[in-house]
Amino acid sequence: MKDDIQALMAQALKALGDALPADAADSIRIERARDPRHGDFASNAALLLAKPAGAKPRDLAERIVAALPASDLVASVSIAGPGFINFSLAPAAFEREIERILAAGDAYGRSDSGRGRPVIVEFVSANPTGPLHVGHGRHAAYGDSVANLLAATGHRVHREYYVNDAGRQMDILAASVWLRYLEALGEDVSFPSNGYRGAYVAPIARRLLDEQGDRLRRPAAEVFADLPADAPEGDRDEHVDAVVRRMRSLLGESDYRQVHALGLEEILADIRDDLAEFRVHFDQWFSERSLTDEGLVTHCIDRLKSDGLAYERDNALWFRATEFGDEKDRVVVRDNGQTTYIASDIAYHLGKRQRGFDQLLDILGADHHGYVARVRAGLEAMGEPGDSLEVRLVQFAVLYRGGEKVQMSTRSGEFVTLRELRHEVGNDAARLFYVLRSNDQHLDFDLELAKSRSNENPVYYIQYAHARVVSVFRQLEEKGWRWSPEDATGGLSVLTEDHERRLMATLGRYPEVLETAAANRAPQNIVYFLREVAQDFHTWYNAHTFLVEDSRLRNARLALAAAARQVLANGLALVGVSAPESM
RNA sequence: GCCCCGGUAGCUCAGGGGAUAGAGCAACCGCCUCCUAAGCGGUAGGUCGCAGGUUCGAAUCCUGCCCGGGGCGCCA
Repeated sequence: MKDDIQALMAQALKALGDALPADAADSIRIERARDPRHGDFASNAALLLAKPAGAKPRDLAERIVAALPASDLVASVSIAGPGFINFSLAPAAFEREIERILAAGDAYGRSDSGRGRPVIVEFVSANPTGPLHVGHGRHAAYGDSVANLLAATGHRVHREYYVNDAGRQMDILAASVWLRYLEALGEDVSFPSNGYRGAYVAPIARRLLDEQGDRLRRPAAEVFADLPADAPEGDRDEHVDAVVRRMRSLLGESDYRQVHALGLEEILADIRDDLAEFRVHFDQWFSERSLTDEGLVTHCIDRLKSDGLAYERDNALWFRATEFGDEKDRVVVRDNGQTTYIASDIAYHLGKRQRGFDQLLDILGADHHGYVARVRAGLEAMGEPGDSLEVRLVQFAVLYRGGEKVQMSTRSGEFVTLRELRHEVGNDAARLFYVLRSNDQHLDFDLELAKSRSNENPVYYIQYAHARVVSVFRQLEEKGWRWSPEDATGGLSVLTEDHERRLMATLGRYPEVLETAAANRAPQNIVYFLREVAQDFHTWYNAHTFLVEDSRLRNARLALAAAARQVLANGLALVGVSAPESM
């Protein structure tokens, strides 16, 4: 609908020709009027162009209005306030939009404004050292919804999970699995306080036992002999790292790798299942280690050296990140010869560009904000545009149960997992609550609210509207009546009730809402919009009966109800929430 | 100290240059012989943290300050 008005304005501005700057039409925005008394759409064109055109806003507005081509979609045009041009649409414009919704079905609202631009969305990417917790759930829900929004607006979207399978944390997981395995064999193990103590490690150890028998068994006395103390203050890291080194020397690299791989495989399988149940699917699970294996990390480091963008200091190799706007230089090769995560991340993001992605969208935790300048500097050092990287930070989520904060702590194993949360409140409520707040707002996730079945819970409120429409159509069949979209074509003018006009107007906003939600990476816009649709529908439903004897009126009302259902279903799909047939 | 995010109704939060700032909850008053009451109608509630600035126009943009959360490793 907005496009129609935009086109009219463009024609009018073009007709005025020389009186206006050449690019006048580009800068003009047609917007929804907030107050119904100002009509349906408003343009601030005259306000913005008055100065360059050397005219008074209201005078210019009159000239623009005079130049507007006639259209049967517009009932009236008026000039108001300082020089707004207000458009009131004819009923036919809204009726035609309802017909468009029914004709387009699942595709209604989609656009090609992204012009097929290839964009890679990386999200979750949690270390595969344990089950996902509630914080990861927010990343999953947000990232997937943003990816859906981009896909719906014509971008070619690739969803990717970066698997940190190369770092120290994975070594600690391998050691944790092995120690639990030794325990199961009856060894007297003193488990490191910085190891992974969660209950999820035990089944992995059991599988190791099933597959390997006692082949990997070593006496506990040998394992723990002469290790640095596992002291409560300070040296825990040293202790656990020593355990890892001991494990590697006792088992040998090949067997060590096997335990490592088993841990990775099991945890990743769990994460994959968890996310799949949460309706989040990735196109690719990208291995950090593959970057090293394929030499991309070395390649990047060599390039930094040969381009004079790296120097040695304190036996480490430093990347001159400050030359690209970072606040300090960064170590890429440690004094022990190992590369740092930053080296991997430069290689990883360069690789994304080399795979053909125009835009690299990273969804990261708010604690990663310092990381943005680093990676951007790395991209620029590799000759890639820094602004091809877009980072959206997601603030923390805090769980509440009836007003009481739920404590979470990763290492102790007492955290609330995403799976537990999903099972408690359901996938629909979880997905919707996660995206209800702007990503840069801290999220208070109230378990009791998410489970409550009432008006205070937007999940059920929206889903109920959908289920009600479906129910009406069930009743229709029971009464022996029929309806098909064609029955309504051209007959919607009988919908004259205020409630009906209001719902029609709201539904027609969906394409615009989707467009801005995608542009702002703001899935909450969709949820708030759906709430409005549901409200307009419930209000209408309450005030009027749809299944009336008069078939013309009945068919028209059913058409509007069907259109409402379609928009609700399309919007819910974007945020990964189901649209139930009954409740 | 520097950096990121937030401060909008009693509470939780949308809005993020446009006209008289919104929703839900909580409070109060009503509505099921009628397509699902997981619903609907009504009442009440505001110095958009503070102070400057830009603009025809600022909750929205800029600067400073105050308050809250987070981050500043040869961890990832």
